[in-house]
Amino acid sequence: MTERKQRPGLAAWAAFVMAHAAAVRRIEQDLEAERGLPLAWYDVLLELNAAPERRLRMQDLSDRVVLSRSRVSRVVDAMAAHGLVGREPDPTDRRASFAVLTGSGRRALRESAPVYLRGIDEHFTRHLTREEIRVVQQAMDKIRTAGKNP
Amino acid sequence: MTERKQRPGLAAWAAFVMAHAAAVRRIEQDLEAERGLPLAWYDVLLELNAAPERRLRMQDLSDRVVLSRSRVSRVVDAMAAHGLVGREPDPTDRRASFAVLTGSGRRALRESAPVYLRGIDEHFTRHLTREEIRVVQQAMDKIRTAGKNP
DNA sequence: GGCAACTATGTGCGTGGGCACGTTATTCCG
DNA sequence: CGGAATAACGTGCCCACGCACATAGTTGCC
Repeated sequence: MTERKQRPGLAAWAAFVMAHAAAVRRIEQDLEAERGLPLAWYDVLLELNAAPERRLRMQDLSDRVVLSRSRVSRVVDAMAAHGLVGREPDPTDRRASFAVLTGSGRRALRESAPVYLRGIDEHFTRHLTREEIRVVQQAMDKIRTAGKNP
Repeated sequence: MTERKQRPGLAAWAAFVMAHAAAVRRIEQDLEAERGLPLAWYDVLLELNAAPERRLRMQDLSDRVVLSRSRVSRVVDAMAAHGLVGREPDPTDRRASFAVLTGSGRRALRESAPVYLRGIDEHFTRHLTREEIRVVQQAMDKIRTAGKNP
């Protein structure tokens, strides 16, 4: 049905995939080189810090971070082993489990944030005009939320 | 240094990452469900088909596909085991090794292409206007080619 | 109250992916 | 020409990731 029209879309898709691979790797390498923090860990710290009481149930955490629920469980374990987060049971639902940010975790977040923000700027934002940023964000939001709650 | 200005850039970055994760997974699942073809395999078929004489050296192949060289080596092995590609030595350089598209590989490509194109359309292009597509591609190209040959 | 359906989580396992290294071959000087 | 630097591979190894399943707990309904 659609064949002529999606040619430009295809080129855009290819560029999209390659740009993502390049930017993510560059940012992650900066972060890991300068702070020894995996990108996934940083994301968890960030979301927990933004959450009320700096705590989040596993399910909610995996909704906010780009990770599967099972992966989140293991990441939180590893971070807990390093003292960046703690695990607490939910008193109102004994199935559930909170991940809570520790003082050490907040510190790690504060120390890593500059590196992370600089990475995003250097490898992403810097190369775009304001208008491009606006359009890209708008487009990405539409793609992301497509085919969600039916 | 930059702190106010990159706030919108940060939101755009987050949307970018999430949109990529969502779209890639959706497309890959469609492809694998209907054709049993991993996305990486499809990419290799595509690049080989577009190459002169439908052959490419490992190095060149990994430059075109979003995979490390070592990964490409294994992917080509697996595809060769399934008869989709062949391995041939380069007569002019005995270190090098060509991956060549077989008839079976071309057939697999032809059969998978519709599913793949439909996936890109459904999960990516369809949600964007022409103008958005144009801007996104332009932006992605700039990001991708940033910090390449110094 | 008690059983069925549902939900939140953790874990075994297979897959995909890249880095670092070793091997073989080519090129570049001297 | 001969050895040193360089290049193109393939492979061992380890990690990230998600799926499917098992488990424990909750809710709904009669």
